[in-house]
Amino acid sequence: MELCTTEGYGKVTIEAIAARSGVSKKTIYRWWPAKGAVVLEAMVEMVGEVTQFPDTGDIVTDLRNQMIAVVDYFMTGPRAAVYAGIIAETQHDEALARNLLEQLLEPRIRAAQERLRRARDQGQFAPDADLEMAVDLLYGPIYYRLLLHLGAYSHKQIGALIDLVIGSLGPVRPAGPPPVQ
Amino acid sequence: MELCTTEGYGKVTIEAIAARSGVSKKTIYRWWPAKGAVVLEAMVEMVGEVTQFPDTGDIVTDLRNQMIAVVDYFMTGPRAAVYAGIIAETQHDEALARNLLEQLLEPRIRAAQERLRRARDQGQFAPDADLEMAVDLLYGPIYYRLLLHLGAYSHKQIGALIDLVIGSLGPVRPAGPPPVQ
Amino acid sequence: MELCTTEGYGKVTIEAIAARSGVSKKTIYRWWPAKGAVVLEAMVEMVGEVTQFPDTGDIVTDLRNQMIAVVDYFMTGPRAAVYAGIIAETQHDEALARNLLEQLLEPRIRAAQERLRRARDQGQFAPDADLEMAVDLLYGPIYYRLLLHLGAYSHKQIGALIDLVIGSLGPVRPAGPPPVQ
Amino acid sequence: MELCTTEGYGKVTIEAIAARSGVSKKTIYRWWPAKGAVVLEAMVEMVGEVTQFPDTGDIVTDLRNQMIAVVDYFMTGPRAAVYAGIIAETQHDEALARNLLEQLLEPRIRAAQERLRRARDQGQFAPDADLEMAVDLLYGPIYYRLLLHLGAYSHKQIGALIDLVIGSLGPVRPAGPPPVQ
DNA sequence: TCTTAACCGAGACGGTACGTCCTGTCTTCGG
DNA sequence: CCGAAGACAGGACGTACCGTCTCGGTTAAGA
Repeated sequence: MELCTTEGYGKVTIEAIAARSGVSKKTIYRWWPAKGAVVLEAMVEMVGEVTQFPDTGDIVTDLRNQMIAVVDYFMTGPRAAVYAGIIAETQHDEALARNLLEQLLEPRIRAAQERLRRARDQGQFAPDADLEMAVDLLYGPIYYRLLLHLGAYSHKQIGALIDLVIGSLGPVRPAGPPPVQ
Repeated sequence: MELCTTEGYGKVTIEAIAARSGVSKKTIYRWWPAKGAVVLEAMVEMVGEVTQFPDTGDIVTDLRNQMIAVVDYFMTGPRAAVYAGIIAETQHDEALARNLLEQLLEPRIRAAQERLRRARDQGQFAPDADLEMAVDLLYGPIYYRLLLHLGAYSHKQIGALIDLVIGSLGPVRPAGPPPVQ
Repeated sequence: MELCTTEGYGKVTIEAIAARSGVSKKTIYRWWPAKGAVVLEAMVEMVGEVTQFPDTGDIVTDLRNQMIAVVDYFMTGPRAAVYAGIIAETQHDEALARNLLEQLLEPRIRAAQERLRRARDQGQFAPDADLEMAVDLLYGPIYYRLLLHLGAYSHKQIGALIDLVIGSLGPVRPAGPPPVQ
Repeated sequence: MELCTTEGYGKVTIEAIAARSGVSKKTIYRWWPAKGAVVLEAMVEMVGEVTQFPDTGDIVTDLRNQMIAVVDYFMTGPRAAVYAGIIAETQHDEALARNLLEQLLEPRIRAAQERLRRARDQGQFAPDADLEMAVDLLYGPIYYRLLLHLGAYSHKQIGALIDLVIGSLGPVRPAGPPPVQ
């Protein structure tokens, strides 16, 4: 990670990692298949339990928390370029793509979907709201803006984004037990 | 482009382009700064006037046409990997990033924004609808799904996406002159 | 050496050596700084102990042996062009020049000087004979004829050369202990 | 010549000559076959009538004059490296070798031989003195020392060289008509 | 306590591609 | 119509990493 941030992701090569860490290339290859995997693992390790957001009862607050955590962690500051670099590498490294999905992205997608599902089950959204697409609407724009170099959203914009997405899911009603008919 | 599709973007090197085209490496370097620029230019040339969608009067139809054209052209079939490869390359090539934006992405962003603005001016959306974010909501998910290997949207899903986004922009009313107060 | 003699020294490039020997260019650069150094080392290795002429007691015979060995080895046949090529390369490669001197030329110059000195000490030449210049007179013409494309000396001409040079060093007397006065 | 002396012979390329002289490469190739020929011609032009030594009657003086002129002009100062560079180039350019001989070297060889022949005809040397080899003995050492990086002779050493060579040609007698038998 | 096998650092190796340089030929276009 | 300007194919240069592969040296576990 130090190499990534001081030299830029492009300068991170297996040889540089070996030199920087006082480890032989052989040893690196023993444990990871390629550069991307090393960096991915380092990143996963650093993330830890970030964004395992609790359920405060307020769906908007909870989404805000998660989205802001994701954007702050992955899409701003020096880590942004590193993360973008890893995603770039997945374009010609299928195994890395799989690992990235499994270890970083899918947990967060699942968490968001589950939180939305709970809200829907409590009657806050229309019962047929497409939650999968809702998550695409939340994550899509922020990844798109990262990878296409359009600038990350501010916290305020994230709020607006969430409002838009939630607005599209049907009339928001206060949380409560499923309506009895 | 032939090299891209027959060998895969990873095998496209300056040397391969030179060999395939019967041209010296020097000549390639004379005209393009790097591999990505060559492929980008080829792609831009192929796209041509794709997605300069006309205004049919129906905002939903027009958006559908554009979005489907974009997804069909850039995000399915053999071109998908090529396009993803270029975007990957922009992560460590600032000039390429700039060119990609200017030549491919921004024209389409602008076209979509202008179409939405016309619709808003005709009273089809709330007057304070955030059109910039609306475009992010349209393009974001499809780029996100391309680059994170989540699978491209079907035409049907694109329709649903557009409905969601338009729904979030306020009560849709039939096109007409701005309401007189 | 095979490349040198089959293709000519001009066709000997680092790339050709690498291809011919099944070795990567990197490996060559790891061990030698430039093409000339590779060829020089090969040549030195081939020469081995050539021209470490013994002292037969007869100065003329000894010089003949050495000079003929040098001319036969370095200045006739396919090796002539190779050797000339290396010397040519020393004109723009100072390190190579140094190595050529140290490894090939100076040992032979020294050997000749020492043999002449022994003869002088035994009273065969005038005590103030300039032995350094004598060696220049021996080697100079044969290098000059090689490098200026004037044709190598025949064995007979070498004999004449040696006679001339020895004749210039003073009255030749039979070897013996320094004259007692 | 300016390029040769300011940048070193190695930096003299056809492209550099073209750039420096404000002439197109094509034009250079129209008139000269290769770099060496350009430089050779420039050098020949500069030499002019140098070393067309007159016959003073004293063979030693005349040889001294010629040899010193040659050494001073070709083998010391900035021209030495240029001249050595041209000779180096003749090792892989046969035509250049021929031109160098014809235009630079042979005229001087011939001049020396003729002067020696006149001296011999006047009875200054033994009638069977090998004049061709005598010239080799004069020029050989100075070219050898130039091309093998052994350092040029001083004027004093040149005098000694000439004395040695002349000494080897037989008993020197004052010039006079051929002895009547 | 001694042996032995696993693991390590170091880095050489065969490769592939890079981006640069120069060659000698060819083409364009202005004076 | 000549020549400057310079594009072009070709090919070697020297460099950077890749991923594989020995080497010894060191631990640490089992005998």
